[in-house]
This record gives sequence, C-alpha cells and structure tokens, in this order.
Amino acid sequence: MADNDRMEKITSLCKRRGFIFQSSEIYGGLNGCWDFGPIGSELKKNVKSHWWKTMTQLRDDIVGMDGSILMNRSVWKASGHEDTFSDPLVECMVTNKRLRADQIPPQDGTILSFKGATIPDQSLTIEKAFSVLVQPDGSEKKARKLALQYYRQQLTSSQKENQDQLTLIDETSSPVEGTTSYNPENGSQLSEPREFNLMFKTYVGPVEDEKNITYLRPETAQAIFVQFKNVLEVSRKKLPFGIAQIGKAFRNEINPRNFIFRSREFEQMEVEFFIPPGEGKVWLDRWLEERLSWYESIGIPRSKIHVLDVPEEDRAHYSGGTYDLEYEFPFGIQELEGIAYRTDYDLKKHQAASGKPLEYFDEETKERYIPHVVEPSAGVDRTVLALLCEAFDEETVVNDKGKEEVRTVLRFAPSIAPVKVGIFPLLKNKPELVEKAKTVANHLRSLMPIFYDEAGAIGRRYRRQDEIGTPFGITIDFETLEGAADGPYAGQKDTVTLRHRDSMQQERIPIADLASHLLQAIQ
RNA sequence: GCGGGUGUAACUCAGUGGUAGAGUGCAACCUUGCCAAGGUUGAUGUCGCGAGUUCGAAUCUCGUCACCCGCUCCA
Repeated sequence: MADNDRMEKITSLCKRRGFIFQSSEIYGGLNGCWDFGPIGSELKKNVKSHWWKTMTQLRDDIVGMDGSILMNRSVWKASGHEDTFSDPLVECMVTNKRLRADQIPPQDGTILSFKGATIPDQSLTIEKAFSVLVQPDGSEKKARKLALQYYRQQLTSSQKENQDQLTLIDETSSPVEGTTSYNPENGSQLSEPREFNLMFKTYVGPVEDEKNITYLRPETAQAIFVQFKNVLEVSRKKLPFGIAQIGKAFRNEINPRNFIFRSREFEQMEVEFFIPPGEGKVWLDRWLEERLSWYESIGIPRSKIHVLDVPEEDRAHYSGGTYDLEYEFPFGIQELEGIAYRTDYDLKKHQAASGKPLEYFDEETKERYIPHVVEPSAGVDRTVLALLCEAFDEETVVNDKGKEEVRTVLRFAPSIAPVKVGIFPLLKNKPELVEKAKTVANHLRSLMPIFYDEAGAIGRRYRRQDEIGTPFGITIDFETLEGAADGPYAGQKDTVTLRHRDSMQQERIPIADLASHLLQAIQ
C-alpha cells in the first residue's frame, strides 16, 4: 500500500531535475506552497492544454471562460462558503479533538476544578487551572484521571521521567447547569472558541476596512455560476451545455500533506455542465465515463483509478450524487477528481441572493427552469503528481562492464512528456557532427519542445533524458555524414539514430522524415 | 492542531565542543565510434532560521520554520 521510499525518490527526482521546488525555499519555504520548475511547468502546461482541448475544442457543447480569483463577497455569502468554511471551533484540551462550538449540547453536572499539578520530589509545579465536568451518572475518579492526563501532557520530555508521581492540587467542586464548555464525550474542559477560516481573507483596496473584505476563491466553480447568464447569452448554446475553466483556487488547509497533493494554493480544471432537471444521474454516469477515458489518454490506466460512489452521508450538502475518482498514490488511495451532481443548488442560491433571474427557457418544451449541474472537478497538481507516480520506474539494466545498475526512467505518454526529443551529436569534438546536430535541432525546435545536449558520453546523455521522461533521442553520427552502413537506408546520407526511451532500441531514420514521424508519435 | 522523526553542497548522506567532508551530480578540458566509460582540473555551504551556554557550537539548551510518518481535519 503506502510506499514511502518510492515517494521520497519521486520528490527527490522532482527537485533534482527541475520539476518541483519548495516555494520560497531560500527563506525556509512556505507550508503548503510549491513552485514548478522548467520541466515541471512544461508538464503541468501539457496537462492543462490536453484537458482544455478535450473539453472545448473537441466538442461542441462546452465553451471556456477564465474568471477572476477575487470576487464580490456576496458570491461567497450566497454560495454558503462564508458560513461553512468559517466556523468557531473549540478543542478538547486533552484529546485535541476539534468540535464546532455551536454544536455542543448544554450539559448538567458537577465541575471539578484544579489549580494545577505537582511532582513533589522535583519541586515541580504546573500552575494551570483545568476543570472537568462530572456528569450526573459519571465518576469523580475518572475525572481526576482525566485531569492528570491533561497535566502530564504539559510536561516536557525530560520532566516526564517521574510523571507517575504527578498529583493534583487544590481541588474544588461546584454544581452546574446547561454548560457548553466541556467535551460531551469525556468531560474535559474545552478551549476558548477560535475562528477557523478555510478561506484566505483579504481586502479589496488599500484600506483594511471590514466592508472591503473578500476572499481568494476556494473553488473556481462559483465564477462560472455567476457568469452563467452572460455565457449562455453570447455562446448561443442550448441545454445541455457546459462551461469549462482552469484556474487557481486557495484553501487555508489545516494540514497540507503529501508533497503537492494537498496544498494551500492549487489549480483546478472544472466543467459546470448545465442540464434539464431530472437528467442528473444520466449525465453523472456519462461524465464518469468521459473522465476515465481522459485519464487513460494521458497515461493513467483505468485499473489504477478507483471509482467511489460517495454514500449520501459523506456527500457535500448540495450534492445529489458524487463519484470520487481515486488514484493509487504511493501514500495511499486518494482523490484525483470529484464528479458531483450539484443539482440546481448554486444557481438557485445566486438567483435568490442577487435577485437576478438565472433561469433557462426551453424553446422546445416551453418550460422555464433553473438548470441543474453536473460538475467534473479535477486537480491539476494532483493529476501532475499522479502522472509522476505512474511514470516513475527504476529498471535494472546491465551496463557496459556487465555490472547491474539502476536506470531511472519516467515513462510519460509522449503527448504529455515535457521534452519530446533529445538531440545529440555523437561526439562533441567533431565539428561536422556538432554542426549537423544543431541544424537538426533548429529544424525541429519550432515544432516541439526539444533538448540539445553535446556534453559527456552519449550513454549519459540518453540517461539524463530518461530521467525527465523524454520519449525520443536523436543522435547524429558518422553514418549521418558518410551514409548508412546497412539497413533500408544503406549508403544514404542524412539519416540519424532514433532511440526509444522505454525499450532503449534504436532505428535509423532519414532527417527528412523526422518531423512527420515525431509529430505523429507525440500526438 | 497533537505526537514522533528529520534538517550539513544540486541529490544521498558522514561528521558527539576545536580548520566543513564523502559519493553521485554539475562545469571546463583531454580521451571516447551508441547506453550514467576513463583521466585532469574546477565551482558550489548563512551546517534551515533566531537566540542562549561556552574562550570556542554543525555538535549542547531554548524558540521558530520547513519536510516526512502516525493521528486529526479535508465545506
């Protein structure tokens, strides 16, 4: 299941070869933020263009848009984000479990209060007040045990040696009715309520005034909903039709984890697909199939994707059905994409809050209604990570001297590989080879991302490209200049060696055929 | 947010109070006729950051930041 070793190798490769760096690294980084380097940004760009092309260019029923990250605060009030993304939370002081302050039931009982605890031998005293609620049917003994547990957690590791001798001081007790300051599960005192806001708050304009508050968008979807009417109007589409968008979103995650998997700033690729009411389930299943075949097309096989039909109790409040597409990451099976039937929840909310009609008039049935929505929502960064995990391979090969060694290779599908072809003169110290290689490089450079490399032994240059997943290598050798020694092009000049990343096999091919051959292979 | 671990060159890591190291990689040159070859030379370090203790700190103490693991959280 979890394979930490593999994940570390991938992370390390990403840094070493310029896929992904820690954000603001020279200042110690920033939790939950990452930068894409030269190769990584190319890979990410390929994922996005491939998605964009599939969603817009290759079909007639989806148009694109690019919404702003900052929006009128009313958007977040109407969508429900301001309420659900921001809660006063309290924490159990013993278990650190977080609870919503407004959901604690009032309780009766007796409060046992302590002024602190002490270890007499070490003349060590913790002076922190702590109290426990003893429920009418509860025991005081248990309450004291819980208090001791709390004080033990306050000890430093060196003080913990004699924690058995810890005793409570100044116990007092008083009855109480209807308190919400204690954990209903164990009676522990709760911390003061704190605001937990998962949205990044900011001010529009230079004045930090309450009325200027808005948020960095926590999802791109809302930009689409609030522009639904405009896009419908100008695109002259009829239902069912969709609006696609790729863009950044921000969530102040409590605990970013797993490299770029859960970060605070991330990029989403979303379609809001508008449909007549009653067609939700049908389109949900159609989109599931669409999306699975898309992942397949970029090199993530269906067998590696787990489709989770999210049970109703786990779904978002607005959802009338959700599929989670999960990928087998080395750190576990985790969500790549959510396909949610959002019903007419969002448009209905915005229509009510803005007072602007967001209805659709169906010319055929002469019905007027608020469209329902099916939303395939994918994470760009997660997809990139899945591609890296899927592509990463360590292959044992026998080297020149008959010794076994490890070849690290990223087996990207050619269509998404950051660099398509490496171009090498066999030897650097032969000007005719170098000159010819540069001519070939310049010939191909306008057609695809190439990498020209003349430094070091040819084998090393091949392996360097293997590590960033370049599917093809072209070597200009003496046969290029003097004519092929044998094979179909025997005697013919201007042929090169074409080397394949996965098999390491080589073939001869005329320079004149390179462009068309490669362009076809990287589609 | 809690607990545990880690932080030294681009990467992997050694270095237990006294001059900052290795392997790999990188760069240049030589050699080299196709899979990380050989040789020579070279560059790169605020030892994560900040305080403290000390004549002296990569090393000890405290704080802090980041990453990893386990919880927790994930509208």
